[in-house]
Amino acid sequence: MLTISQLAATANVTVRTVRHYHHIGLLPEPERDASGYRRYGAQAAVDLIRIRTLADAGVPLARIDALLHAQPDEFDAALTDIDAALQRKIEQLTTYRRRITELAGGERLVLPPEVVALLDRMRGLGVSERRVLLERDAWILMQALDPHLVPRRIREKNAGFDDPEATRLYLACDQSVDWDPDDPRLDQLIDDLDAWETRHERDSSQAGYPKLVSARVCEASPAWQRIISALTHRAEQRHRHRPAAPNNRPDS
Amino acid sequence: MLTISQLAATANVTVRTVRHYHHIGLLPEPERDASGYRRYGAQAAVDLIRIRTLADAGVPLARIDALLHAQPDEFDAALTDIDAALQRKIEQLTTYRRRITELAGGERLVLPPEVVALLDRMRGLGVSERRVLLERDAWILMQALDPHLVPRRIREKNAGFDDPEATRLYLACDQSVDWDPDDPRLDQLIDDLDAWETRHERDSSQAGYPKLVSARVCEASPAWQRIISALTHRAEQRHRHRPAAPNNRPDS
DNA sequence: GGTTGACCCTGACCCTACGTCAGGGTTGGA
DNA sequence: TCCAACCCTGACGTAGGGTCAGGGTCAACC
Repeated sequence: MLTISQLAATANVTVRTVRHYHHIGLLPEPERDASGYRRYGAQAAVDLIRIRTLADAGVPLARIDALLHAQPDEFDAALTDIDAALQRKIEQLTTYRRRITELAGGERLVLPPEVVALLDRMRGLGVSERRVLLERDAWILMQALDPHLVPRRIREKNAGFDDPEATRLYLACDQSVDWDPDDPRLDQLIDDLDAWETRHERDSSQAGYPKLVSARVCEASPAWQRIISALTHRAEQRHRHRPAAPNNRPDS
Repeated sequence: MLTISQLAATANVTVRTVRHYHHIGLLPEPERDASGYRRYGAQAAVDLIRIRTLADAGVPLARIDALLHAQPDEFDAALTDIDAALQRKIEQLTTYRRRITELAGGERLVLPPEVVALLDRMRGLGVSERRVLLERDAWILMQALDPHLVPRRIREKNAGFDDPEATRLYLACDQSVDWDPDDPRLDQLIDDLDAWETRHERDSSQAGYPKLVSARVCEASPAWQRIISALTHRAEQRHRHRPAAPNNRPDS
């Protein structure tokens, strides 16, 4: 006959675990000896090992209890079931392993690959990392709020960077963030932007592309505040002579 | 800006999970809007997804907290560590899968293969299932109490079944369990057993082999009680004329 | 026969990572 | 105006044990 610790050792569990199984009625309480110690026979070892085999496979104890009192055919069905669950879990863990290796790599985990490629393209063109991060955040919010919009916007953005003049203006805007609002280069930039807008005003597929600007950046940059107000002013003047095209898109 | 449920959805977790992470300080509490609702930016989504990536891989939340504030080199080391743990877990689950398939097959899980082979050999020789189960229990207890004894006993047992006369006697004993204690066949059996014992008395490698009997069986079988007492009596008589060989081995 | 260390007992609280319920306020569309 | 679908806090429940407290037993050694 075995003591509780001997029994526990044969099944590779702690004494506490055995007592827990008694407590919840999963393993029957054995006879006690004269001093009140539990004394186990071989059947207890068999039962305990069967229990642990199932528990190790992730089966909840409550279900194990039911299983051990089930008909053989139910039992077999449950085993098939459990085996399938195990296999699924293994596959899950394998994909988690892949994702873990991507943790170091910034936004790769959060955004679809097309967007990641776009951000990398911006970096390659010389866009400042600060701007790229703002762009990233905008994509994340768009993804959360209106995911079906993303593919079209990606095409539009990429088309923008296919146009050399648009790209030049974008980079100039990016660099102008820290300029003094009285910097003479700003006048030239505003003229160029206005000219570009005038040329593309009807082309809704790229509508307002260089205006895609985070509100937070505007607040922080006097130079940009000047650009925005100047462009808005000129656009209004132009539209006094033409019918207004609806072109207001709130940006997050 | 995102509400809590929108944030939760982008990371594929429940709202409760997000609040839990706030509560334990894993994810910083965001600003509230006028009505007290939490409002999240894109960085929260990035953080939450990173957290879940680690949590899904089985990293405890407390450790994730430490990891996110760690130096890049520590972080990388931890990732390697976590990846190795994942791989170990996958291998574990694979072996659990194998064990699950053996659950239907009786003692295979509980005993070493040599013992299982021995029990199968007994079944093949025609030993009753009741006897085999008693034998199985004896092996389980021996395994728990004195594992290093098992290999030698296996050799002895197998040697016993290599001897046709010993095997015949064993089978006869097995069948005699339910006989009436006055059954005339018992007299013949006792004579044969006594003769065998006399012949093998000095051969310690098989000492008392047919006597290997569970105490519980003896109690339940009047026929066996007669066999035991008769053999004991005869042995004593014989030993009155010869020096006694030490041959007492308590059988669990 | 006294001590020591390894066991055994019950009962109770602690842990993680949330789930769930109660009780109530907010929002947005029909 | 109403309803469903959100949001809030606070509190308790869950599995599968770990750990501690407070005490009894057993076997060996001195």
